[in-house]
Amino acid sequence: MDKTKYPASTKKAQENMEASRPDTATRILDVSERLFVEHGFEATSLRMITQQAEVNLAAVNYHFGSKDALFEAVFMRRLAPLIASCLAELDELEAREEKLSVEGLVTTFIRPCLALSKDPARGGALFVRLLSRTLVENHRLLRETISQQYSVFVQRYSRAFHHALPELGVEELAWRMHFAFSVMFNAFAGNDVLKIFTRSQIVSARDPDMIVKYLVPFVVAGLVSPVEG
Amino acid sequence: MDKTKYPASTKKAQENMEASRPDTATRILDVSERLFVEHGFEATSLRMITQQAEVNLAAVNYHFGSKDALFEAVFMRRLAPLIASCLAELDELEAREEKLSVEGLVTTFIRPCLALSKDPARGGALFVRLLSRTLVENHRLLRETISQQYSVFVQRYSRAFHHALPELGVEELAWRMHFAFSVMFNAFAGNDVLKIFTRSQIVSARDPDMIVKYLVPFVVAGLVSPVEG
DNA sequence: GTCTATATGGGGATAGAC
DNA sequence: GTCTATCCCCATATAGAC
Repeated sequence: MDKTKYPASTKKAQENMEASRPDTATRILDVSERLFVEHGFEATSLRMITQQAEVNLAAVNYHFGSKDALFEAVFMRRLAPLIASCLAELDELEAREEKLSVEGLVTTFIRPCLALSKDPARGGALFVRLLSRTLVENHRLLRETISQQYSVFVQRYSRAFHHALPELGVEELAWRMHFAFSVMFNAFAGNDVLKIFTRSQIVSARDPDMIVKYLVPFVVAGLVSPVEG
Repeated sequence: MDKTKYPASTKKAQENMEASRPDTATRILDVSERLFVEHGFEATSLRMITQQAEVNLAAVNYHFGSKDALFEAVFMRRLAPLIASCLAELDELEAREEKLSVEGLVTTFIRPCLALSKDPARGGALFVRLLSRTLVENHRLLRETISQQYSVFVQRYSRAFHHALPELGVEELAWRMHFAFSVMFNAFAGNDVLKIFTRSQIVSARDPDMIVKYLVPFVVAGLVSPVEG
């Protein structure tokens, strides 16, 4: 199978988008995405995937070649559009405002994540959770495939934040960006840090708008806080 | 083996603490802790553990009963003392200050984590990373064992933060605590969110003091930021 | 307590009929 | 493209000698 084309963009998949049963490869991708989020990569077997997708066991290897390649396909199907959206928002913001606001910058990242989370056709909140999980699990696949491919993303945001917060040194800015992205990913991931450490029903409700209402001010406050000393 | 006593506190283990080769159960715990952090629970096999610990394959089941029970033992060996330290700091702070400061509260959590991170005899930064990872992976073992046992911890911090930030509503406070603990765990976990999103050599240096220098102000700023609207 | 040997099951991957 | 059947490996766990 052509590695640069994933089923979601093939003609057959498009034809079936409104049908009740998407084609085999898409069904595999959809189920895998959910199971990888729920159980992690290692704990998810091809047998679990193919049973729930109601396809034959051999279909995974036929369509994707291996379990590793399947993971990559699941990942790339969502990540490329997400990053493209962020950069598009960033372009728009830079064209609109001479002096970038931190809140504006944060929003260029959060809004596409939010839009994705609210769109069931693109997996809803599942992918953002998968992304967060994968970052923490430090997959070799992620290190090898993603980090090279999306250095553009990193560089764009680093420069933008430096522009918005010129008073911060390189080291301080790097740390703050690290903290900011950490908390944003965890928020969208809907992890259970909260259930254990706040034991709150409120927080475990995964309403994306609630996340943004409280998340953006928290992150912005941390980013813009005055330098000590 | 008595489930309430782990090797690190047995007489034999204490005798061997300064010797070059700790007893079998302790060796297994040490190696497991490292491997669970590196590869995750599912991807770590008993064969990897017993080979690196230079003990027999059957030793794990003899000493701990099962892989699940081993995980729990690895976890509880560190978590119980860590939580006890946090609560002790909290007691001390509450005795010392009438009006709790947010920075003081945050520090009661960070200081024990930092102390643990800097103490190789207690696994150094490994355990905090394991804790973070396990929270994200949402292990059943963690949900079942820990969350019941340590509701005290949750309640104490919730009340303390409510006391320090009385102007915040219940919902707003729950979210802020969630964000705060998320970013703190990720910081100590030394995840690679940073390597991908900031591509910085600075941040990947795992100097615990650097973490605190930048982490505390970030978290405090987010917690105390004025309520909108 | 420690070892060897093995039981038992599940994993990913593939060959070859249809 | 899809199916069945199977290969081969590795997993956890245990039985029983020492």
